[in-house]
Amino acid sequence: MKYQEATIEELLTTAFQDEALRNAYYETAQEKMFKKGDLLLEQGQICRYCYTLLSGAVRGFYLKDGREITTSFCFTNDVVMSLESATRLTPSPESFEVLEDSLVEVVSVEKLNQLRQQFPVLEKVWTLSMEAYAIWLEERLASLQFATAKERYEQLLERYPEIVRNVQLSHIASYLGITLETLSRIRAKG
Amino acid sequence: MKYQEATIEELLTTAFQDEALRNAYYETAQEKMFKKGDLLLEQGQICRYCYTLLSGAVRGFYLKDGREITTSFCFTNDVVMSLESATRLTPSPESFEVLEDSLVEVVSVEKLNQLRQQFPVLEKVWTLSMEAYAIWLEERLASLQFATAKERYEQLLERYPEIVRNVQLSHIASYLGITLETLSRIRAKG
DNA sequence: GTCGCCATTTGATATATGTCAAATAATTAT
DNA sequence: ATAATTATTTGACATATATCAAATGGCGAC
Repeated sequence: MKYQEATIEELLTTAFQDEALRNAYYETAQEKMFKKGDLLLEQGQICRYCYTLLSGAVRGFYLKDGREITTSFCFTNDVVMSLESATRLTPSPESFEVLEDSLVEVVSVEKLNQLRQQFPVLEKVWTLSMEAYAIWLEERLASLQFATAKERYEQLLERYPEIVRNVQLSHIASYLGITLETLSRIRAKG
Repeated sequence: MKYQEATIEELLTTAFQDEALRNAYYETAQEKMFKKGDLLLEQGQICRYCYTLLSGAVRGFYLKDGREITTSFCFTNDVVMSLESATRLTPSPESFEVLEDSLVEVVSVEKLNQLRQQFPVLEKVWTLSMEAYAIWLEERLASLQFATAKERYEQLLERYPEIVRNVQLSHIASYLGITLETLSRIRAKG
């Protein structure tokens, strides 16, 4: 999972001026360092924690026919979590792997749900985040549904240049739904 | 937009036992018949109404290079709306076309927002719907990202046989991200 | 610095799917 | 019912992308 939006940021800034909320939050939130290669969550496990990236990079992926299909990239301020697993308490369809040493804020999903109940502003943030995430998914879907491999790469380059800069080709390729050889050729031609 | 889930249904059933809510809702909701071919919303316009299908069928689509790309199919109990346009008041990226004469419950987005504020249970329904919709989109994304055309068709057949039964091939094909000729051949071979 | 391990590029070929065109089949209107 | 329109199937060929294999390049361990 992944989202970002200006109004959500603002709402959070305001919310954290409330001391009660701040205390309740930092009672449960923990900062942790993760190393390159660590798994924040493994496919098949239930997602019990919500991870906010303070620095670093993470990718989501799942296995299909023995090969890894990348579903998302997350960077600073992005939230890492399997929405499906966390809300339904079902096995996660995807794993999340740390791509470079990352500082992460960890909150348990259970505590987060309590906080949402306790502080309506957090419930509001959650709802807005869901909306933003769904809209982001709609966009990505449209891109995969009918753009050519080259168009998809160019869209990625334009919208998320940090991905192209920082992530290895094989991950970008599977994210775009193509092989790394094809991606390499697209880049060579321009 | 499109969603459906058991717990949401249950929550709504309970909610509508509240007379105040029921009255407030039916003050603003209107039933309307739409005819095959009608557009509920046109690409580029702002989505000001939320449509719930009481009967019939609707499809969402957008134009790319002069051809229609189908993004969704909606049937009885599904909600038709451009999430992006309704929440951000931006031009809708997609149109919604009535596929067969349909009975529809219409509520303005503005009123719906008021009702959500007024009745927390409706806010909860909204949030759960967003979660369900995002999860549905994640699934669809995974399907488009790395399944072959045949696999995607078989998944559709299994999960949404009513689409395959009721909708014309060209719409199903663009929904799957393939041409209608390819879909026809997939069906022929089995 | 050198070796060894990955990542990336490049090449040759195979395959899935698209495109264009025509032939049937199914619906709809008259 | 018949004609007209629209949807689906089928065929021949073009193209994008995948696959397999090998060559090159970059980078960390020692």
